[in-house]
Amino acid sequence: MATLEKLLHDRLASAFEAVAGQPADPTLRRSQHADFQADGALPLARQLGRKPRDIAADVVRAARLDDLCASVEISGPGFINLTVANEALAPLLAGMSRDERLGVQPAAVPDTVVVDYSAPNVAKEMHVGHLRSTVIGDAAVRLLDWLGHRVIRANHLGDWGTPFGMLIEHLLDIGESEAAHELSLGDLNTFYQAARAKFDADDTFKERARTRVVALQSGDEQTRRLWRLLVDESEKYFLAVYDRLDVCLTEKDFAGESFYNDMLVPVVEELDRLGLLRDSDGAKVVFPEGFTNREGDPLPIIVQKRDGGFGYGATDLAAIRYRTQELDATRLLYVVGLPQRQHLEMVYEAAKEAGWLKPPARAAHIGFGSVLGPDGKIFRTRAGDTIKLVVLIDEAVARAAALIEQKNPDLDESTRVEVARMVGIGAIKYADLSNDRTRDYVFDWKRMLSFDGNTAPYLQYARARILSIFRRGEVTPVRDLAAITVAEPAERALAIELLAFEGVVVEVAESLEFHRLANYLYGVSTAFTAFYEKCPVLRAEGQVRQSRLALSDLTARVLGRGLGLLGIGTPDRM
RNA sequence: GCGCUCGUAGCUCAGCGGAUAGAGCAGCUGCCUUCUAAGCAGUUGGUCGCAGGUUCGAAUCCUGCCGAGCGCGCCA
Repeated sequence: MATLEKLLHDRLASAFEAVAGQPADPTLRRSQHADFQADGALPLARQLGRKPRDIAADVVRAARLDDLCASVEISGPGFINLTVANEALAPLLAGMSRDERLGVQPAAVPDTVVVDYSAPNVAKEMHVGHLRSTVIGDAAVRLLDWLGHRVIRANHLGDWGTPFGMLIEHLLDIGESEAAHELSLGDLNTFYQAARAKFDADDTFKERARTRVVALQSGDEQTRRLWRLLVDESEKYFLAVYDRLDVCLTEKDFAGESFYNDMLVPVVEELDRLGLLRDSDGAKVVFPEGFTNREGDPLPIIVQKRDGGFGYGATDLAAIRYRTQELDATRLLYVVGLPQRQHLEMVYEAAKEAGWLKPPARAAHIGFGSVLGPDGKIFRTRAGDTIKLVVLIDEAVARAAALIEQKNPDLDESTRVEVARMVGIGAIKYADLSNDRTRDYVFDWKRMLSFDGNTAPYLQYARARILSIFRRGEVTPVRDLAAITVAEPAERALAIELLAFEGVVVEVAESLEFHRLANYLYGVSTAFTAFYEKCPVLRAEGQVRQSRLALSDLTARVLGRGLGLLGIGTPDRM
């Protein structure tokens, strides 16, 4: 579907080409001075040796814009200010309204995308760091899926490695039933810390743990059974958290580190065959091109440790090979914290050198910053005073419930519970997704649960008010109008905002910068509330009423869809 | 030491080379016999860390400095 911005861009592009004698970017964007502005004349001035205003004038003359624009003006040093004609908006809005997908086409060339996210550790509590990976990954899954890509969710569970010796020994100490009890309660910190404490304090326990790791790795049956118990109980717990958080992850999506165990030997062998494997201090390593350490020496990925055990680099390489070769993935997304950036880049580079990651397949690190406390310092994982994710969720929902009770006491009990869930969870997710993910963000109970300003509840509320109009007026949305006419400034502003939906969605599908979608939706909401104040819907008559109803309905759908892509629920009343 | 981020209003953040740098919160002023006031309208508040450079044009790109955070071989 041709969107407004695309139409304007194409018309201007051909005019610019005619004037410049070669393709030139109109550099079209939204403007405070008009609906849109095109700044392309300015960079051409030097090139063409002419005044930018004259170039702009020629472009305006050459451009066919009369069916789209009510006015086209040149201002300042040579900006072309475009005001879109109301008559041009009407059919575009009607087209969008008619379309189930709100004007967003499925991807022309669908990718097979593996989204690697969440990745909690067995027998360890999920905390705010997992929140980021889970929430961002979930949004990526929802968005890419909606755009018609084949999405594979990969929950890279931390279910292998040396800690399992100590965890299994601790499990034996307290007894299987007690262990299962603690784990099923989600009391993972207690379990893990008790094991850790013994490991640090007791040398014989430490020795038992070491022996147990060897038994686990050599496939000892009894040990494997105990390990499985730990993993199963933890998975059950994580699934309960996912359910509570309303994210797409299921039991089928667990593909933990252990999943790649059988591939590690073949991976090392293949690296060796390819001549990429080096011996360094007894360890088998790969030196990917372009990475050096503090002395300027090549920086290695440790594939196999001196003791014969495999490093996480081996698992990561095996995962890439599996994903591109077995799953036929063309796009690999790693929703992992920013500190691991260099490691991931090294792995990508090594995978390229091994031929496991070649175009069109590509890998990207969807990195995110740390979660900071109100004091501006990083939440310490090991200090023990991290906030458990479940506690956070419960608190958010409880606060939302209290607020709903206060604001809208008329809601019946079951509605209130459901709304509290959507509002509380939505607030948490939106607080995360509305910030640039590459930056740290301050985790602040008060702000996160404040329902004013740029928050999920504000957007949810805007949508709920729209549905309320339809309930009140006892009308059902009509979606097959030939045209949605707009006249008032508030209507126009809303209309132009709505028509930008496709562009934002397409851009975010590539950048995975969800705060752009969040900010867009916030803009839609503020545009709507302004419209809501100034333009009565039900009290309007005839075609104006029809158009306003349709515009309201379209807004509700954009908000519902947009928030849905972010994994945020939208209550019909609140 | 090397590398990667970041430094924008009192606070939390947008701004991916373009006009007088924008929001929300907090503060101040108004607005509920009219579709949910979890709202709206207005207002106060900024040498965009500092100094150079590139450019017709820099918060945005480059260099240096100051400050904060993170990463840099057998943990993941």
